[in-house]
Amino acid sequence: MDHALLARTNLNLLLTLDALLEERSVTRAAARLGVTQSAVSHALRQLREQLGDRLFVRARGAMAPTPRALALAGPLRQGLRALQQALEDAPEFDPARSRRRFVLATTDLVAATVSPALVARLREEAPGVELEIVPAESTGLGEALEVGEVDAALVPAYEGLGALERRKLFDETFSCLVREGHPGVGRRLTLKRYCALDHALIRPTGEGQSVVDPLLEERGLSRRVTYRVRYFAAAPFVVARSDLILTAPTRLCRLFAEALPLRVLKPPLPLPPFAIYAYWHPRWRADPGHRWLRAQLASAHFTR
DNA sequence: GAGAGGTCTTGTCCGCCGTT
DNA sequence: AACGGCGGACAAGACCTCTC
Repeated sequence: MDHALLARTNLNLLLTLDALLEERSVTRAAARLGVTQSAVSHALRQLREQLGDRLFVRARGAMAPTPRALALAGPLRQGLRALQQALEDAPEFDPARSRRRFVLATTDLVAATVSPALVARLREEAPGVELEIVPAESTGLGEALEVGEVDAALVPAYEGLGALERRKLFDETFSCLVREGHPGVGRRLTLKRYCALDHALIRPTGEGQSVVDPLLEERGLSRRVTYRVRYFAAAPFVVARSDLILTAPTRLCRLFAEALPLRVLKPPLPLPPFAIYAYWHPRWRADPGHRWLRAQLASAHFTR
């Protein structure tokens, strides 16, 4: 479509033309538009130049529209009404009809914690909405949120995401996991025994230190990690078939203890709890669809 | 990115002119 | 004479471009 004519016609000229068609008088059109008669006269001159037509001619007490002006009346009125409607209507999000796709960046553990409740809610209220979970890479997460590749990141408190908005989703604590019938672990796990065992360690980001080691160090103790993995899901299987001990988020321990021959134990030293937050870019603050998603995240009953 | 300076757009004022 | 449209002069502000 060639927009050359549209490009040099501004909306105010079209509004003036519409008012003239309605009033058939420069003075009354001016009053309707809230400008002086002269301003409408200037606008009419511009319209005449651009359209190459007189548009209105003086005829006994009124400005009579030419055939060209009359031909424009209908489409102009229709177009302006559609535009008005589009500008007035606030963008809406109808979960029942939406086919929007939301992308959440998170770990497999948080995905496992959050997804069941979230998916159930979507099936019920928003059957057309799609949910995609992608890995929360520590580098580039802020950028992915900024450019809109990711709608929200579900991660622990993280300094690198300072400019983003966030909301706490749930608190999490640590537990220990060993296999049923582990020969070295009795009813209660002592700190001495804990340090004597070989450990499995989950490092989702592949970097940094575990929370456990500095706390052991404070006490003049240490432990030996013989299995390191970036994925939450792999470690419990290893623990179920070995004498390794795993210190991990309690939800993970409980989840796998339901399906595998595993025991969940209280850690022999106090480990600081942490929280999982939903982070998003401020640009989504007022977006109805995003607000709806955030409301679902905030009100869902997550796996405990 | 901020500021300066030139240009363009828009609207008012006001006098002129044609019609009734 | 009154009314209403036309258009030139002007002002204000928006916009654009250039320079630092």
